[in-house]
Amino acid sequence: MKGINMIQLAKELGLSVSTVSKALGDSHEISSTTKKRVMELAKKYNYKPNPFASNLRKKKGKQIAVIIPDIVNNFFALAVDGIESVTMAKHYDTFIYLTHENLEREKSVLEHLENGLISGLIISVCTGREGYGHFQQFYESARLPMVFFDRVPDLLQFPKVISNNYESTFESTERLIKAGSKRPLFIQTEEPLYTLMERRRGFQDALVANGISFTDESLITCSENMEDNYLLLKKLFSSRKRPDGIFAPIEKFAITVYQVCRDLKLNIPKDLKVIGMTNLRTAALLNPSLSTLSQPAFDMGREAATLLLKMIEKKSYAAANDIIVLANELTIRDSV
Amino acid sequence: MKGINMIQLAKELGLSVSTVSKALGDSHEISSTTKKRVMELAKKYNYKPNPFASNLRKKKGKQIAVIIPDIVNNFFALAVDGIESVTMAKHYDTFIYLTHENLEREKSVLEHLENGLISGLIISVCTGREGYGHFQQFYESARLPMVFFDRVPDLLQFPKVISNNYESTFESTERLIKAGSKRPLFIQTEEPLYTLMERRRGFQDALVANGISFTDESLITCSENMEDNYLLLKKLFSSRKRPDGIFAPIEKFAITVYQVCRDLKLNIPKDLKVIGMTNLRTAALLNPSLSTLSQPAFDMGREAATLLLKMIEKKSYAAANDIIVLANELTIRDSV
DNA sequence: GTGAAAGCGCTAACAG
DNA sequence: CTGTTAGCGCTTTCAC
Repeated sequence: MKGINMIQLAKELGLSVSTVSKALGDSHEISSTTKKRVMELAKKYNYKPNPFASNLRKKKGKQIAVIIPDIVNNFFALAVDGIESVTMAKHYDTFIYLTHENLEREKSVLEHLENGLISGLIISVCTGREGYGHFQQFYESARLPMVFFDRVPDLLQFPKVISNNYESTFESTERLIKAGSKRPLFIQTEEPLYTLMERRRGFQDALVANGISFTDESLITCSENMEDNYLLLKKLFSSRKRPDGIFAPIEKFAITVYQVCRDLKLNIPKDLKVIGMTNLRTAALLNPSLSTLSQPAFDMGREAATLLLKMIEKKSYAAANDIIVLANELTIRDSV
Repeated sequence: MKGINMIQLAKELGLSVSTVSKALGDSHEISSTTKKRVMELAKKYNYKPNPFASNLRKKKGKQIAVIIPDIVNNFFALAVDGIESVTMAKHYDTFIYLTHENLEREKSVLEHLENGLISGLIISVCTGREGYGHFQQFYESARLPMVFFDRVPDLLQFPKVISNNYESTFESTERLIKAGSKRPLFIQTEEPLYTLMERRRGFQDALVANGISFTDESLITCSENMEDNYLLLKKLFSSRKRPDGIFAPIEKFAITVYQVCRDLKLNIPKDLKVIGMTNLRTAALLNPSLSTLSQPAFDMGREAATLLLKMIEKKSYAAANDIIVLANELTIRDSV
């Protein structure tokens, strides 16, 4: 019941297994008539080569892993969509692992994958102060092609797919200022990743370029705990010296800003102008509609997967220093 | 470089491979001192059993597949999160396949998976008039445990995880009516799945139970093409006989309703009361805040995965008729 | 153009 | 409690 195998196929065809194997692999050393016979019987029996056997023998397979912090986030969901669109087309199977911003989990996934299950990885790292030694270490022992996207380890020499964080944040911040913000605020995280550092740098440079001094009050540090963040922002927004503009470089922070403003009855954009870095589909429907800097998430996933498969198939580790940079898109709506 | 194998381990320990294998498998027929020796050397070399070899030999592995229509949708993203939380804990690997509501793609994924790569599947079906023959057929030939969730094929005898669509839609519709809606509208799809039929039934019964007649005008049929839907709803909302209440049983329809109202300057809830079936995180921040009937997406994923792994491990196909029903949650906000 | 044979790394009888 | 042995189903030299 559970599928026929090559031996039975060969037997029925009066051929050897090796001939059948080669025919199925469309080898040039097999006559086209034999190939046709083999293919036809294979189709008749709906024969599918056992991937475990062939992977074992070839010591590699068509499976890759995607390791991301979160899937309940439009950016990552879109990126996975982009990845899957190319793996599907190239007949690769895609494993998914979620780290939930937990470094231990990230490490244990990596450790698990040293068993040889996969032929390559696509990764967006989770936040954490410990650096990226585990990736380097994984690579040393597994020697597998790896592509990072968006949240990339800046110090390691791996191919990366990112977006123009510095430039687009600079531009966004200028819009905030041009719209009248005198004291723009940037929300940062405790252990900023490279990606976030770039955004912050864009923000800072935009202030300076527009004659606004960048001080401690230009930044606020939020955590993974959204309730803490809510209270922190509420306190800040209630104070005399509250900001009059905000660049939220992470989707959930933008949402929190809106919640705080709603509860404090602060008027956006009169009291506070807001630009959020997000791929929310409902941005235009928020009250007021949210101005967004969105990332080309689907395309980033697509590029990362394309690059990875190229590395897997061509063994072109030469690509190891590739950095693909795509452009973010600024959409100004009523919140500015 | 690329990992040590069992033979080398055995050699270094002065044991046979089978002893090592059993020791690693924590078999009771191995002395605890031997086990300890084996485990230690394995750890020292960071030895990981080759999954292809062991899957080949055992004719099964710890990989499962998740087949869903879409990942850029909070419901499915949350469900995947729930699934992953249990597969991760039980050391299973999770493949993901997206069908994008494309029946051909659904069939081809299924066909691909007949190769034996996985030990079980979790599925939410895509819309389409062709029925579910391919699932039955797949099962006949692959004999793999399968669990369906949310969008389930009502006619097939497989375990399912769903939510109380009928009851919760009934309740939601009553709220619409109690809030003053005289002509509530339900948005349906061209080829309604069982899940949607149940919601529609709840809607219909709520009208009747509240003395409102259920007519052709109580329903509108939307498609996969969101632009068409936008125009269709715009036309309807502009007409004399426009509805004064809406139950949108699908997230994207609720969003379209909001877009149309915004563009038509219709006041929600004065002109139109809206309840949307969605897991949007931003529902409370929309203008006005959207009343939602949300599904316990994470829990549904978790239950589905728990059930599947139970079936895989206990071979308890007896569970085949299990239907787990979880409760949806109605949250009334300003849109009603 | 086709076949024989070795073996990928592991597990599971079966013997001892 | 430990070892011997026979494969799982496939790919890949190497002969013919």
